[in-house]
Amino acid sequence: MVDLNRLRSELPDKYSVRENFPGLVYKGGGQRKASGTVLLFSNGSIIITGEDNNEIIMRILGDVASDLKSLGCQPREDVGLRVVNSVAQFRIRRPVDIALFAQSTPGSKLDRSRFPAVTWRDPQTGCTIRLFRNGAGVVLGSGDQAKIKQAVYNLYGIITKLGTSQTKRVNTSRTHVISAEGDGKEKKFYWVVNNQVGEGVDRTRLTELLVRLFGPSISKTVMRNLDILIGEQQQYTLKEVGQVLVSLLGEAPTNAFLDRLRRQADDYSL
DNA sequence: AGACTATAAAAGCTTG
DNA sequence: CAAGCTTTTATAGTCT
Repeated sequence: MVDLNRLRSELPDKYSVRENFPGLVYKGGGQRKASGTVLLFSNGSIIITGEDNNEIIMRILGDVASDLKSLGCQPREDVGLRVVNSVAQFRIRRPVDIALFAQSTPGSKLDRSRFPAVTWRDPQTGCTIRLFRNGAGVVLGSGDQAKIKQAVYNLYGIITKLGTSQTKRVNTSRTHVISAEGDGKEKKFYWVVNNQVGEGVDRTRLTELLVRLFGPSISKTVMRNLDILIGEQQQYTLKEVGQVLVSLLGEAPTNAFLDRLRRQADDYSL
């Protein structure tokens, strides 16, 4: 049992309440970007979201335990973590006719006026996939990586049978898995990109160029991936930008591709 | 640049 | 008795 009222009244800056919600909300990481947010309940259950690293999760839980101890409580030490959900990202190598997918695939629905992705529940794994026309997608509803990958392969099987689609292959090697845990925790798997020194591209101008080339949404995604894969910087090398674009577009990082990128960057006086 | 659209999941309390 | 509330996260659209 946890005395939530005491925690809230004694440490109001750290533990907050929400209207119509019985849990206490604790922001674990302060200014850190990937800080876990903890939901504490009266029976001692804890939900952690927004953090994928088990060590950080245990540290955050330790912080909460310290606060409880400072109030004279004795929190249990044998904390068990269980993954209850996750958000996994994948990309296939071709645009997908999501309207055709929706009309020919049972268990799918699409309402482009509300959201630009087709939603499909994989009956085998129980995972829900949201697939976008550019081949990007997310897998929801499971923390089990094997099931997540299987769901993507099942989806791929449907897409390849869809008319004349020539989708090449699923890049599950590039799948991020971000899982939320009841009792809390999350996992994230990133593929590694070499960080090389070179001529820098200014962050602001790069953003503007990406908006011009791909539109605001894609630009946002590319910048976010740059921040995650390379690290948030004011300047990126063309090679780094190329690597991230390549990972998103599923194309090989040819010199021609990088030259094209460089020319367009020059045209935009980067 | 940010909010909102939609999705899954857990917790436990409130509302219809 | 089920549904909504709250939190997070990826994805990509529209709109302010």
